[in-house]
Amino acid sequence: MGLNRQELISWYLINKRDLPWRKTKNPYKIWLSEIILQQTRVQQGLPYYWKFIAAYPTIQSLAFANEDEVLNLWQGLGYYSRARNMLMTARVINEQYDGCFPTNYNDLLKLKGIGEYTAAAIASFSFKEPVAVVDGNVYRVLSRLFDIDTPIDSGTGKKAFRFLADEVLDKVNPDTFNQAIMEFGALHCTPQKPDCNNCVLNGTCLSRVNGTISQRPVKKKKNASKQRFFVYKVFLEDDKTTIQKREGKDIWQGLYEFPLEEFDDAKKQMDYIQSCKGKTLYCSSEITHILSHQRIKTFFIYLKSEKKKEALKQGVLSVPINELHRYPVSVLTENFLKKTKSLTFFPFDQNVT
DNA sequence: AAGGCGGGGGC
DNA sequence: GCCCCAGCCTT
Repeated sequence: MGLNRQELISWYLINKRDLPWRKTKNPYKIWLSEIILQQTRVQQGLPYYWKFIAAYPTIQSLAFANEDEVLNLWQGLGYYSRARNMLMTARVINEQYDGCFPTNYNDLLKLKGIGEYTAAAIASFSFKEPVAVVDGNVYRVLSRLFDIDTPIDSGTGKKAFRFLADEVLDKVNPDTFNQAIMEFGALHCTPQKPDCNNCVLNGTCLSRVNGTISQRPVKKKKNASKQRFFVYKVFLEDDKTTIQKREGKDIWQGLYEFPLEEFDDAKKQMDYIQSCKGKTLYCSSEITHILSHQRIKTFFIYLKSEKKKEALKQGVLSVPINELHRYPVSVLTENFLKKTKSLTFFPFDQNVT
């Protein structure tokens, strides 16, 4: 036996963090927490969980929310399709499922935004269905314990780990066991520098014997980073400015920002800024926003009032500055607004730098 | 099967 | 500053 279930569960009961979604069987609250926790650390997700529970205590209340409201609460958390899918699913459950969550893995899987991991999490935590969760923590723990070098981002790897996870699952206590193996991965069997000397499972950890801990799990994907070049145009008239909503299948979908020009390279970006020189009241220094797979080099320029022409464009809103906070904006935009304190305090008389 | 989607933390 | 993390959807 490669995994001592009782040892793992005992470790969990002693070391587990006190988290609000672990004190409930309410599928709505568990669903919300699991969506937030996708690609998000507990510490970062906690305040968002409380905000959502306060704003939408039931799935019905969420179903009646509008998308801007939800995105506003989600602002800063990233992967915004999670929020849009959550709203869509709340409405589907409210209208087509009589307001009640499906109670098993296969039916949960049909819902938008709920994949294999989340379906297993809700089914086991809420309804004690004996189905194993396989998240990044589980991949790491199992690949080390059994010293498996199959890449976790390949089709065969996913199948193999899913099979193994179901094998080792405690079918009598699937809820506690699933929580335990993920918490163990998050707190003890960590990606870097796991504390193997004080590990309750180190007696049966094959990877430890073979000295391959730091090489597990194996992934085949490489990180490619591309550069993008943005120029945001800030128009001011009285105490209003203009913003627009991002559409299309790109980053920050559904969020608001100033009217934007995007360029293929730094030269075209700079040429554009120079071409605006006569109309420009101020140009920020370059701001580089770094994400996993892209870095966005950005300038903010204040332009004289061509605002009327700009506002005529479809989708551009004229918004009082003191109401900007009502709109969900991208971090890049949010940071800029924060940094400049208030748009009206911005230096108007500087030239392009 | 491969690519896109964010922001935070470690070093 | 650079690298790592990782579930779901779309193509």
